[in-house]
Amino acid sequence: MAAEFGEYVRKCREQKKAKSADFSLRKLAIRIGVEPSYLSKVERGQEAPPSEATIAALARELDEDPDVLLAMAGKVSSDLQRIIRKRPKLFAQLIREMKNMPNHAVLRVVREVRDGDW
Amino acid sequence: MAAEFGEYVRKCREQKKAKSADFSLRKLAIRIGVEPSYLSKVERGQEAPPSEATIAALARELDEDPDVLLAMAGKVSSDLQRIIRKRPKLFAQLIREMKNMPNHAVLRVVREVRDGDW
DNA sequence: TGTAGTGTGTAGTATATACTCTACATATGG
DNA sequence: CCATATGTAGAGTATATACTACACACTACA
Repeated sequence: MAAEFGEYVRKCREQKKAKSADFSLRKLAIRIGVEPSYLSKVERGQEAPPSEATIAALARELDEDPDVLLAMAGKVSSDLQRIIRKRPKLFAQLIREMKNMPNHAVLRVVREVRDGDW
Repeated sequence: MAAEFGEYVRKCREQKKAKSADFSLRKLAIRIGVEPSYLSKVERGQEAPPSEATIAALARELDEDPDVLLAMAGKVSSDLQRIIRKRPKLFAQLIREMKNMPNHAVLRVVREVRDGDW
């Protein structure tokens, strides 16, 4: 699971690198604010995935969805957690009940909520 | 915020203690599997809230909602996180969109989902 | 009066998290 | 051929998390 994260990041980066030299491991590492050797180890799954902040920076640079990247790292973004913590009962119930709903049904709910007639 | 957690636990425990001697700090601590001195500090907000497992045990003993207790401790239960991580995009969007919905509207969605016509 | 139970203070610990720092070997381009 | 850049190896570090272990003082009650 941690390995998957690294592999995926490496794949994304290599793709970017094919188009722009700004995406060498070293340069990217510096841009996201970590040591190259660290990013190297992360990409090869030799180190656990980085912190939420670092993953967010990574997502920005790689044009990836931060929530997806965080999920691969076994995390849930802290802003989502904060929302849940404000109304724990309500959200806990909702999420557990949606656990086994198929994607299309969840999406329908999302749309319903977004177009909010509430 | 961490203080609030301890205060609340103490309040719950004292209420139980008024009815049953099984709820002395010491006995409860042993039952949930920690040292009494530790629980003491937690209740007085002198130590950060305990781990998820310990909070869950606490909730069981005190007949409290584990999600609520966890929320007071600044955490979100790991099973909820796991559900979110399986479909990060979907759930992230849903939760963020529900952030500002009033309780009754959220509840309506919960009911709708529970009575699932999907 | 002693002993059993109560809560608390102080110090210490094991493990995890999230990295840095330095050095190295290889490759690449001018 | 040499300067620069690339990825990687190994060791070390600072901070947080989640506790334990032990000693102490107070109270109740038999």
